[in-house]
Amino acid sequence: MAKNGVTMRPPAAPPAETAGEPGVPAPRTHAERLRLQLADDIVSGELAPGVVLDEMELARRFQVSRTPVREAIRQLGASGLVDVRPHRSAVVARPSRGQVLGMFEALRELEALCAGFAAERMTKPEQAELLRVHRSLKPVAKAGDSQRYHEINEQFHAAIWVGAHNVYLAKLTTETRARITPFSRAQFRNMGRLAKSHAEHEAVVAAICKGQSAEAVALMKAHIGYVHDAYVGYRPE
Amino acid sequence: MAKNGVTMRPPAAPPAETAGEPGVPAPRTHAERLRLQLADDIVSGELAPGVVLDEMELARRFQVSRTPVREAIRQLGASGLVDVRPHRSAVVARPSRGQVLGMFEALRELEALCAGFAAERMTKPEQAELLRVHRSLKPVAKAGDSQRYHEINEQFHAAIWVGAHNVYLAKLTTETRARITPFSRAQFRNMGRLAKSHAEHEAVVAAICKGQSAEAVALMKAHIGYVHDAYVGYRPE
DNA sequence: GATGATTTGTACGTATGTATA
DNA sequence: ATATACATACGTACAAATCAT
Repeated sequence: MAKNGVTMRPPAAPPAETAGEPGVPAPRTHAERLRLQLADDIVSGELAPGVVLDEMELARRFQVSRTPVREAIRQLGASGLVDVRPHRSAVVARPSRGQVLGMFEALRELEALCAGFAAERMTKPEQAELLRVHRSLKPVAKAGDSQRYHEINEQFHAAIWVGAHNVYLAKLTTETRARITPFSRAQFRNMGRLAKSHAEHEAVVAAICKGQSAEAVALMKAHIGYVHDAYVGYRPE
Repeated sequence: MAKNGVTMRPPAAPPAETAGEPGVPAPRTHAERLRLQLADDIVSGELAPGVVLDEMELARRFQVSRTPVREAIRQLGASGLVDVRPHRSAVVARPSRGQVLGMFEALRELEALCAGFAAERMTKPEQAELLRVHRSLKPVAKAGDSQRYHEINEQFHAAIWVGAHNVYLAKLTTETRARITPFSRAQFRNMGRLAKSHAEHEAVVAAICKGQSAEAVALMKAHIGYVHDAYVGYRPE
């Protein structure tokens, strides 16, 4: 065991954050840093569903005590990313097939809701931004760069959430999206789907910019519906 | 300093639970018990928005150390009931007026969604249960028992969430409802609104049992819309 | 604005409950 | 089924940041 008597903070440098981002205030405690890191690892798939989160192991890995590790895990539990049960090790959430399908369904409706509100409420500058992001997606789709498409696709949807002018609804949508991401990784494997996705975006953008709420809702539902249909490889419990 | 810090009743013996409820597994740790108690106090309004949650004070009140208190507070923070900021005392969430309105709007859409799915998916026994709860609400509405109406009203909506056959969507809805409750207390002050609410329920139930999804959605939106309109007394930030 | 008081954040030890042989 | 090993739950001590004066 470590006779290491260092009680000072670990060598882990205070996050040399790109300090120009007001949206991500940079973690001010170990617990928060851990929470963000673990959430990211789970969403990115680095920590797969079902993986056991051993407190001591994580404490060693991040060079902190178990206390902040526990706090991070509990918060992730409350937000649904990990499954935590009393006196048992926490594990990365591993919902049943039915639950995942339910989450997809909920996400489809939430995104559709956002699109509908966006059609009613987006300002001109917001529309311009949406259009800009959408257009920047086109060459990526053509090139078939699935990785990059995913990234900008996030921005595209984010622009719509913002345009819905409802922070709470946007939060529900983002959280749902985060929780689903581990189960929708393989959805953009081929260029055909990328192109199709982009075409669907095109229609959604048009409806939103023309203020056609009902159409935006329907088109977004159809769009997410396709993504949903693309979900396949997940072994049910 | 006051040694008599008892501003609320002490934690009450843990094992006195009515052990017949499978839905509420009875807390097996101090942290969980605290979380449930605090959540209840916040939703019930006993802990008003803006109230400071002092860790040591809570630890004394519940006769535990700060550790489980912190865990409970962090979990409540993740679920949005309290506002937690690094190195500052946590406070009961006190969203701006705009945020509250956004939550109402989101709740309206979520409940409507549930009603729509319920119309498509409810089994006969579930419909029977919904009808039973609805009917049990009638005399309460007539009597003008606002308190009891609120309680059974929860059951009514819960029956619809269950009927939607989407656990995740149901969870989003219940959590949203919980977060809004502290700001919608005065909504059933007069008998007129109680009767009106019950009449709206009647229409929703009819649409659901006839499998009319679109109608159920519209009627539920209108119903929650009224509740939303009844929201008044909240000083914006 | 500086300094002391108060409160939160973290480390660590021990008790208790769970899982496994 | 009993015992052993091990991970979590909680209590306590101290460090660091915030606040109040």
